[in-house]
Parts: sequence; C-alpha cells; structure tokens
Amino acid sequence: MLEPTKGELEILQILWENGPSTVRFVNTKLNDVRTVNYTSTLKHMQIMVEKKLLSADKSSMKHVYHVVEEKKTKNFLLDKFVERIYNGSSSKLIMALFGNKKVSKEEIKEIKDLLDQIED
Amino acid sequence: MLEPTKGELEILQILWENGPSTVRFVNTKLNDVRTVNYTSTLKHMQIMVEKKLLSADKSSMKHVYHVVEEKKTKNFLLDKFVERIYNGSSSKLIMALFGNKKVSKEEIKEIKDLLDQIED
DNA sequence: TGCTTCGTACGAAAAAATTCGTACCTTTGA
DNA sequence: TCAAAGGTACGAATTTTTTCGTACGAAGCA
Repeated sequence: MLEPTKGELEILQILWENGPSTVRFVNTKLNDVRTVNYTSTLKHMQIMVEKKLLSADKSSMKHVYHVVEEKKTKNFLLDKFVERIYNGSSSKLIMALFGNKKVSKEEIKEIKDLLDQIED
Repeated sequence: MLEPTKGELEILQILWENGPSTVRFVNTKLNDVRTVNYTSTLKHMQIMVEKKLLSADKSSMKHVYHVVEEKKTKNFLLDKFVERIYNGSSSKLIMALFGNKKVSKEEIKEIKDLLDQIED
C-alpha cells in the first residue's frame, strides 16, 4: 500500500466525511480552508486513482470519486503512526490520549466495557 | 509549531528512542534500514534545529542533538492525526486500535488500570 | 611532522509533491 | 444555434523536501 501524501490525505478526509463526491465538491470544500485551483484538485484526485486510493465512476460527465478500502487505509495509517510516534506501543498512544484529556467520562465507560468484552 | 516532514520524523524517532545523539549515531541507525549519506543526515538535523525541533550542544566537536519538547510534539502530532483520520474522535481511534488487535493482554491490563485511576 | 580519518558548513543538484495553464469537449439556456 | 459555463486531460512550472558534493578545520596516530 502506497502512503498518501499530505495533500492526498486532505482529500481523503473530505471523501471519508462526505462519501463519494465530484471534484467540484471536493475543491469547494478545500477552498473553505485555503485557496486551491480546481485543476489542482482534479490532478490530485487523478493521481490518487493511479495510486489506488480512489476509484472513479466515469459513467456521467461529472466523474464521481470514491475511496477504496477506507478501513484498510485507516488501519494502515494507524499502524504507521503508532510505530513512528509511540515506538509501536498502542497503550502509550492511549495514555497520551487520556493525558490530552480529550476523552469524556462516557467515552471512558464505553472503553471499559469494550475492554471487558475483549478479555472474554 | 511546524510539522515535521517524513524525513524529519524518521530522525525524531531515533532520538526519541535513544536520547541525545550525534549525527554519526543517527546516520548509522538510519543506514540499518536504508542508504543515506552522512551529510544528508547532518543537513536534516541542522534544518531541524532551525525549525526548533532539535537543539544542538556544540561544546564538543561532535555536536550532540537532542529533541525539544518531546511531549508537546507528540501531542501535536496526535491531535492532527485524530483530526485527520478519525474526524477528531478519540474513541473512534481507540476502537480502531482494538479492532486491529494490536493490543496485547498486558496492554489491556495496563489500560484498565489507567482507566481506574482516571475515574478516581 | 605529515597523512588519514572524522567532524561541520553550506550551496546546489535531484527528487518528490503540488499547483497551474492550456487545450478541448459537453451541457445549458437565451 | 451558439456563446457561456463547466467538465476532463495532461504537460509543465513551481515549491518543498531530500540528497549530496565540496571545502575546510580538528583529532588521532605512525
């Protein structure tokens, strides 16, 4: 699996959140944040098809792009991240998350339940 | 904070694991994995000093580089990662980790203990 | 003392990633 | 019907990142 570049990740994010989309849609979303020319976005998405990160439905003129293997890609990125930042230790990552106090009481409960399930 | 590039992250990783090190040491570590010229590594580390990712002790001829604000950098990267991949949801990330079954029994134990502590 | 090895400095080449200009085709609507 | 608006294709320029060549000073040692 080929790792997405920063620019590609930006596009993946939009597609993950919004589902299959046209270049116009993605480009508009991008331009909420920064200025990008339409053809730049198009080019990016075409490259991503080559890299098998996306596939394109070309049946209508406005091609519709959708992500390929979202879960696999995310897990791939997660593995790399844990490896690179936490030396492969998932629990270190989780500790960091909690230290970051980004996790609410309810979420803690959820997670504990999940852990109990896993242990069985 | 300036986000480290891929190459810079590779170097950070080595310094995180091994503590303050010389260019020679880092370059040797890198060459365990792939071929890189000594001066390439040196250049990278010098740039990283400019970017305030590292600082250098130049008191001896063999400069010793150490990371600046490891925790802050890691939290910064973690935040960005959660944002980009899991749309900002920490618990989604955690679920993905468990789904990935990369978490050992021991780690599960560690995490449960941690959760208990937090709840108090 | 010299010569070989090992260090830094730094500009610039090379490679990778990003952006854009231009050509050209379809659709739309006055 | 035909001009304007909006779509894709794609080479190439630009920018960013990575790599390296070369110069030159310290240290080590025969």
